Amino acid sequence: MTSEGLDHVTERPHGTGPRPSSAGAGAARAVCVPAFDDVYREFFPFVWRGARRLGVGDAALDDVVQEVFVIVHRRLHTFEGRSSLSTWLFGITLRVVRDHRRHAARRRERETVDPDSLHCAAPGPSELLEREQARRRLHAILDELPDERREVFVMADLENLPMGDVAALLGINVNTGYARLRAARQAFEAALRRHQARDEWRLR
DNA sequence: CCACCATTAAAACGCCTATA
DNA sequence: TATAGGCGTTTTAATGGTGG
Repeated sequence: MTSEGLDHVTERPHGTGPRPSSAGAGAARAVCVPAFDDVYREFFPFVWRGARRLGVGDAALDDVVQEVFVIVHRRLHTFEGRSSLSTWLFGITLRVVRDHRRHAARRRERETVDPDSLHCAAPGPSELLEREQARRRLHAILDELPDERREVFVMADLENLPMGDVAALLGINVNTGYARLRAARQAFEAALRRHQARDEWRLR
C-alpha cells in the first residue's frame, strides 16, 4: 500500500536503515530534486488516498488534491531531501486537509462517509463489490477516530511512513506518536469488530 | 478531591546489519 | 556462523491538565 514510486530519488526505503536526517552527517548531501511532472504522475494516487483517508469527502477531494499539487509545484525547489519525498508530500497534504477541515467546519458541512452507506453499494461483480465495501468500511471506521489519532494511524500504518517523520510532521514527541498509534489501533480494531458484528446480525 | 486522559521519558524487546 | 551494536517499536510508570 506504500507508494514506492520516486522514493528512490531520496534514497532510503521505508523501515530500517540510517535516517537521512540523522545528525553527524557532515558530508554535503547531493539532493536530486525530481521534476514536478514525475512527482505528479508518481504520487497523485498517494496524495489522493492520503487526503481521502484523512477525512476529505468525495465532493472536495479533487480540490484538495489540486491544492496540494499547486503547493508542491510552488515549493518543490525547496525540498531538501531531509525526509523521503513521500513524507514531505504527506506533510503538505496534512496541512491542506487541516485547512479544508477548518473551512468545512465553518460551513457546517464536514463531509463524512455515512456508515449506513456500507449497505447501499450498487450491485456488480462480487469481488468489486467486496472491495468497495471494504474501502467504505475503512473510511467509515477512520471517520470515527479523533483527528489526532487518525492522522498518526493513516501516516504510520496505512502509508508506512517512519514514525520519526510522522512525529516531526505533526510536531509531537515520537513516543507520543506511538502512544497515539497504539490507541488508534485499539480503536480501529474495536470499531472493526463492531462493524463485523453488525454485518453478521444484518445478514441473519 | 478524584477520575480520566494525553503526554513524556525510560526501559525492554526484537530485528537487522556489520564484523570477526 | 556467532555476536555485538544500532535502531525502531512497544510497554510501563510518572506527570500534568481538565472536567465532574
